[in-house]
Amino acid sequence: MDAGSRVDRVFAALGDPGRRSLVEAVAERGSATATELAAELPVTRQAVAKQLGALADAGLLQATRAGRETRYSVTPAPLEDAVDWIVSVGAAWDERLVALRRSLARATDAR
Amino acid sequence: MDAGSRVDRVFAALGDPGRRSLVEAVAERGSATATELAAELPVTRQAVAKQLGALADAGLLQATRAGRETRYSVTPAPLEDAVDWIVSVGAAWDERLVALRRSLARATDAR
DNA sequence: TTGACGCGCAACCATATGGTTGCATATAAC
DNA sequence: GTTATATGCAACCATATGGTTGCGCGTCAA
Repeated sequence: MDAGSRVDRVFAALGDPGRRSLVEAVAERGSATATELAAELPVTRQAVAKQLGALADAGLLQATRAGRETRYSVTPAPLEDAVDWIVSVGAAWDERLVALRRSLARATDAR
Repeated sequence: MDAGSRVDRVFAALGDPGRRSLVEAVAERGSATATELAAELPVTRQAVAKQLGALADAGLLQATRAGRETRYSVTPAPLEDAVDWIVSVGAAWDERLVALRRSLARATDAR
């Protein structure tokens, strides 16, 4: 999978507030199961499990089956892709800003 | 608007691949109109305009009416909120990692 | 003034999405 | 062996979302 589609999946996964708070919860606990998390949320276990699955698909969480429970833990690596995207957009914008300032300076000189 | 909901809107806006590529396009050009962008995309102007509006609502773009056209430019500030969130999640995860290593070390010492 | 250009708004549509219920399966405990 | 716990899977539902078409309104130019 190329970097582009990886970023797509990460941002899409993080796009839902519920999923983001799940990532937060798992990060704070170190690891957690769908049942644990659902116990403190106004949604069913299945809903949480579905979202955890989506986050795992995006590579943000890692699922580990331990006995009869599946524990999820954070895999922060994909987040770097997201940061990279943000940085690259910021850089492109900065370049345009610099170019704009330059052309304004030229216009001022020519005046 | 508090930081939390601001982050919500930013990530939600960035969640759609189409919107993200619009941000990229605007960042590269410095500024652009819905008509300009739609000309190079397989969608209608209205679709682009709607997405640009969503991005503007999220604070990622700024709309400026100039005569009969509306130019959009990038406002990178909200992106920092997104990075902050990512960093904070990473930090929380790191803390748990450190705590885990510490308890493992303790267990080793006790052995 | 008249026509072209660019926008914004509203209605409408197909599909995706998050959530729920119901049930079957596997593991741990008694 | 039997019961309780934890999951996974599938069907189903309401709503959100992205996109389209149609249309009316300012704005610029001939």
